[in-house]
Amino acid sequence: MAENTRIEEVANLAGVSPTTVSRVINKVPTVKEANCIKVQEAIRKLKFKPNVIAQRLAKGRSDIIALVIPRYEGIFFSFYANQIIRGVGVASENLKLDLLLHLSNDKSFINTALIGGVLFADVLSNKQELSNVLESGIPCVIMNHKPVNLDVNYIAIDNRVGTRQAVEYLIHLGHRNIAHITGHLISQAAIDRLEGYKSALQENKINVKEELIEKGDYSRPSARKAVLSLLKLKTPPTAVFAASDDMAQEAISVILEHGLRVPNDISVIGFDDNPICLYGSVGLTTVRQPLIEMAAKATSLLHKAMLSKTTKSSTKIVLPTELVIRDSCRQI
Amino acid sequence: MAENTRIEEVANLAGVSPTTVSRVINKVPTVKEANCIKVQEAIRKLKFKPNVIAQRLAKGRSDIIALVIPRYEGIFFSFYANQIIRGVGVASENLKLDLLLHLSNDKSFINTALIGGVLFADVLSNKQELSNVLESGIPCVIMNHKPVNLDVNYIAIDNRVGTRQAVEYLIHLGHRNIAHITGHLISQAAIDRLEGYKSALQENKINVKEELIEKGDYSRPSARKAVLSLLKLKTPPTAVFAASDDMAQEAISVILEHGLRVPNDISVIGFDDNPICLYGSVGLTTVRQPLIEMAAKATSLLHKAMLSKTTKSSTKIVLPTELVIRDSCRQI
DNA sequence: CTGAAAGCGCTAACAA
DNA sequence: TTGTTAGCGCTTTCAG
Repeated sequence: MAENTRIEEVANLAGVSPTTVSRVINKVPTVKEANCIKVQEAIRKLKFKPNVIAQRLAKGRSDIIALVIPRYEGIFFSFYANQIIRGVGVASENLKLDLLLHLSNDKSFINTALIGGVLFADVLSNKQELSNVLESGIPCVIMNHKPVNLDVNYIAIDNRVGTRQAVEYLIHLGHRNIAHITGHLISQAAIDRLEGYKSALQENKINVKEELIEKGDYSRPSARKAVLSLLKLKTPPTAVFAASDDMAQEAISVILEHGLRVPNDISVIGFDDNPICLYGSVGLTTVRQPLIEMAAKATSLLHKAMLSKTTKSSTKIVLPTELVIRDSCRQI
Repeated sequence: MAENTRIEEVANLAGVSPTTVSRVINKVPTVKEANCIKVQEAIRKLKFKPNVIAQRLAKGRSDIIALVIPRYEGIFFSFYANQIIRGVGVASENLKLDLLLHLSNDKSFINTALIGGVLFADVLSNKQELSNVLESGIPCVIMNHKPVNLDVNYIAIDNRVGTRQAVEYLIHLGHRNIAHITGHLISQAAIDRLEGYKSALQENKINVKEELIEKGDYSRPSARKAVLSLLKLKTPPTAVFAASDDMAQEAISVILEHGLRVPNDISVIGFDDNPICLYGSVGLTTVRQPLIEMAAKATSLLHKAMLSKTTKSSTKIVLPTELVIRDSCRQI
């Protein structure tokens, strides 16, 4: 922290008291216009920047928010995590909040002393951290995870419904042999998608075959491995539902490499609506989840919670998913 | 910030003065062991957490570092950016530094009041921010960019040398028709790789053909577009050098989709040594750049600069790149 | 509408 | 080795 000009010097130059300078800085409307102008000029001349630390100590609150996101590779390097980080980064800048990035794992610990609010991008990686935050009384918002038995703000999509949109679409196209490449099952989203896949099949009287369920972790290599196994089956699937578009794209690559065509031989459907869907060899049909919107709303919700003194009841938002039909699935 | 127990209550419970408590917190060695234990017990009982804001105001320094990284999509979503963010995140946690994430664009502004040091992941996106930091006297380290005419700490790789390793390898294999898919030319890394590509050709008496240079932005879609153009050429290249592995992988996909083989028909070489190299249909030959190491060293260098009162001369580190030969290039 | 004075919670001289 | 006394730079009562 560089030693800068203080509010007092500004006050001297402007010929007013420090208090008045503070009022101008904080836009208190009761300052006489003439004084206001004098102060602003002095601020400009001295290139004065208020010391944020001192402001915060005096005001008793922090404008720093923390984003807690799992550091596991499959998740951290996913489109999902990237979008969340970038979305929260932009949203917090707009709200004039500083963003602290906290990469969680099973033994990470979050120091709540510095921050005014916390955003969890997922929570399963370390439940202890959520408890810490909850105990400390700091407002928080959880993204993409619906905690059970806990009165917390959250904003999520319904992964089961989204998955159902995908799987039922495939069923309507006549597919019965539908494989699923899961996401990293440490995330609730991946678990919900897997459950949604199973129940969609069951409701349509289609047996769930374990051999058609391949564990992935949202990464391309994991999808490649999964598809390779799937292709070796006596009766390979006619359709593949991947828990992320990245995995779906990799699935398509592998299928093409084996001399098969998409969607003619195998239909593929993804999840995310990653822009890469549009640019592949075949437009990828997928389930759109509004990640940027989720990030923005979560940040703004957190901001409101930080401003309101009263701990009002928690807000729960579920954003809709949307089936985006392109060219990677066909009727059989 | 939740209103917590203060140091005074701890002092009362332990039967010592606030100063002694402060000493224990800051591990000042001159505290009698008996007192030290009493204080630690009191801290535990009261679940006392020092108020970091107050600490920082009193100490006059900050343990928060900022990571400034461009928010442009091609770059932000790249393996490079992901590795840097994750690497710095882990490194700063190890050093007990808090990490503020700042997504820069051409009009972003960094508030230096809160932070004790700054890490630039690239600087071209906003030179103004670098000047701000330099003026404020806050220590900083620049990654992957060698600023000209500026006495700043930096840690980078030599992108020209790395590129030369790749291109000369192709030349030694007999290739003369070598295409290049560039990175986002807003980054110095991309510019240097392009220059390195050109000079490697020239030094080997191979004409640089503009039609073989395709502008990418590190993203897969941009690589797809590039390869599509390349394949339409009257004389398509026999080898492609992509500025990132993601782009190289996409290049391979496109080539395969066109019924050509890698490396039999076209050789492909990437840059990064992304783990995905290992899992594709063909092992990707690439230039390894030590991103995690760069992130870790940069963070530790910054930490040292923050601790040393004296503004000693700047440190400049260039990390070596390494050609990693796998199966995507062949002799012709 | 303005200013003096009293903190915010902690650390750093300085004495003891 | 410990405690007392001043601040760090700002905001916020509360008089005026």
